[in-house]
Amino acid sequence: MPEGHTIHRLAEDHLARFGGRPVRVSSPQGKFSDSAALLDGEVLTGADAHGKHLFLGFGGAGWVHVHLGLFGKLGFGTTPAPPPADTVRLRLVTEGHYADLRGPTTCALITGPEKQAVHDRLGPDPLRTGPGPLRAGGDGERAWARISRSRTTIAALLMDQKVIAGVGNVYRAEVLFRHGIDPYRPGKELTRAEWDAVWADLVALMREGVRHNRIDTVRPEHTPEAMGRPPRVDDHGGEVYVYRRARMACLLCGTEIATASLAARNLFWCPGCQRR
DNA sequence: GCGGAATGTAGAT
DNA sequence: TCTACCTTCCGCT
Repeated sequence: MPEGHTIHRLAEDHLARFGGRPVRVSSPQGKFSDSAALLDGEVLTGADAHGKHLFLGFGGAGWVHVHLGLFGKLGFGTTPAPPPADTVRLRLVTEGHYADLRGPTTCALITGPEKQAVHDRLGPDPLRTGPGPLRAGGDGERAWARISRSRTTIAALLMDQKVIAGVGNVYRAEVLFRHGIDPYRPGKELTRAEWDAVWADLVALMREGVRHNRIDTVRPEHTPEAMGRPPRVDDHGGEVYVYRRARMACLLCGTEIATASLAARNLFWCPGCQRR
């Protein structure tokens, strides 16, 4: 269950395992069979990620556009690949490695222009900042132009992929906590300094996320160990302040973490630490 | 075995 | 604002 860091990591992992090699492509589940037949045996020439969208390039044959959605998973393994279960939408196999895709929202063969159209409708991605061919578009200024004019809550804006690409429910909750911002504050009521700090933090947190393949947001001085409290394990595998910690005591102030539903997603925040 | 929930999005109303 | 879609996993019977 992925936010942007997962997708960028998957792009790297695909390149490392399949890049520059001919790949056997199949769709055991069947829904991608026609395209898989077109790609079977082609060389994987590139992998790209923008927000939560993953693109696997097969030279002139086009790109496989993957979006995992809420349930999708990509799993890697070493050959021989096991007999494919009938939930596997896409299987890639090359010498030594295989990858299985299950449950994606999107798995489609698209052209270069179609790929560009996806980029065009996505906002800046904190993981595409800085120089380099894959980095264009990582511009917090573009996001600020939208946010600073919007009456929509900052919680909703951070989840809007047209405003900023790659942030999901965990990074949203955690970055707002780390900057003491109430999730219901309208975007236009953020200060420039607050937004600059939030953007810079997302860049740093999400890069860490790619490196460790999980979301950790708790500063070293706030870990239970550092604060002399019993260690704990969050069930999503990372160490966080508020995500899915409803009714537990805030690590910093002891206030009960609050939860509410906003645009059909669960929101978590600390009413003690986060201010309007 | 069943029901619910889960790091998401598009499309209908 | 709602519903549909895709899969896995966990807790409850």
